[in-house]
Amino acid sequence: MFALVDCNNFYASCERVFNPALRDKPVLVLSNNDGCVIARSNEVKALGIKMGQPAFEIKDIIERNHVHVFSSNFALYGDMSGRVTNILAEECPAIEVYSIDESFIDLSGFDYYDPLVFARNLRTKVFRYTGIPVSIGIGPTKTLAKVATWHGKKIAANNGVYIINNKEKIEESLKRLPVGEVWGIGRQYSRFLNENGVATAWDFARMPAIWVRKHMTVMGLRTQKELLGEPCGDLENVIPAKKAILTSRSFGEMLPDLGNVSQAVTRFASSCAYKLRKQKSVASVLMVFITTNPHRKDLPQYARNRVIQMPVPTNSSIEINHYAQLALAGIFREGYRYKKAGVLVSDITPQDNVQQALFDEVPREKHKDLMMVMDRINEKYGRDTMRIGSQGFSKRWKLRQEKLSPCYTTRWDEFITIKL
DNA sequence: TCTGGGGTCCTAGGACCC
DNA sequence: TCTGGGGTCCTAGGACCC
Repeated sequence: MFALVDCNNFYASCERVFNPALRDKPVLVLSNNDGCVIARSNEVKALGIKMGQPAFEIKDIIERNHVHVFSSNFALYGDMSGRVTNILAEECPAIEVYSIDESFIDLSGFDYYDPLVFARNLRTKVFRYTGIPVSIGIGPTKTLAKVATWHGKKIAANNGVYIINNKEKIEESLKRLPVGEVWGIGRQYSRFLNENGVATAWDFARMPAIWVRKHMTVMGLRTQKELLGEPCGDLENVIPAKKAILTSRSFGEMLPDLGNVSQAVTRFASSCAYKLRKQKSVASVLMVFITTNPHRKDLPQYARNRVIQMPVPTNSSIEINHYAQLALAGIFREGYRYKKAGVLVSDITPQDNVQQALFDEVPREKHKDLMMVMDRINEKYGRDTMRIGSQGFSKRWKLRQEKLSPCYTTRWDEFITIKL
């Protein structure tokens, strides 16, 4: 059996922990740049505010209902997430940290425990130690554990905990679940299935496997099997190294000049290099993209990217930034107001088996030492304390964060973690 | 005025190999 | 009338997740 522990309305709950007066109040968290809604307390959901809705569209509802609005504070959420998973790790032999607010637990070996009692106790402990309310679902497959969590959360009588442990419960719980709520069935498939008369998860589970395979690839087939109790995925308790790393941001304001965009790209390139070093990897391909604001139909639009194959795989901020600037220079055009840029590194391999180049002139050992010192300084004194000169000190490309809460639990406004 | 930031996997089709 | 059979690798695009 698997259990899934899912933090309720996670970011909103984090803000509440340090501001208990908000306990029964509507609380909402905005994306970077205070752009759109990414977390809602139950009270906000009841107001009809949707996930992903742009903030300016709901200004009136916010004011009329005294909704408490926060800019996203990932330093806080990352740290709180770590506290929750630490407790799970204490109580459970094997956990998989699936996302910032969800973890799977392997319950094999729990034959002499009542899993329901175990889950209830775990839920109580997490809340008492961290202040974060969680829902827990238990099932014979990960997909059914997800289904169970939905029932724990949405049906008040279940009090946050639900178990699916026999055929009758599978059928019963799938009949109550809209097919679009199933893990692995998103908007497109949901619409397609509805059009074909499939409304609930149970309808889907009973469709012919051939039909599912034809229209939804092997992924759909796996989901269907899991819904019927046949596991197709195991707990993954080692975090695999990333195959691609992306750092991108929308700017606080639109930028017409190369100078500011270039500073931002330096920052993004350095961030990618840092993330590579943290997972002990190097990358050999780099892509830079820039784009204007697609929502401003009244302004001229431009979006380009450029890919560069680097001669030797690297994780040096200096080297990666060098190529990032080359790529940027190749695609930047005057006459546009840029809203967003990003740097992607890929073709990632472990750092200890790099293929050397015959005519390599980069002093790699020096870079390595320098990066190590830079990382130590920045981890101790805060991000960007030591930076590449071309990053500069412009604040014009920085995020808009007008409603940021204090970083209650961390010294710096960043929380370093690879999986997240 | 104003619209996020990360990731993964699968498939089809084309180029190329013998 | 009729035109082989078997592979690999790469890329773009589309789906999904949080």
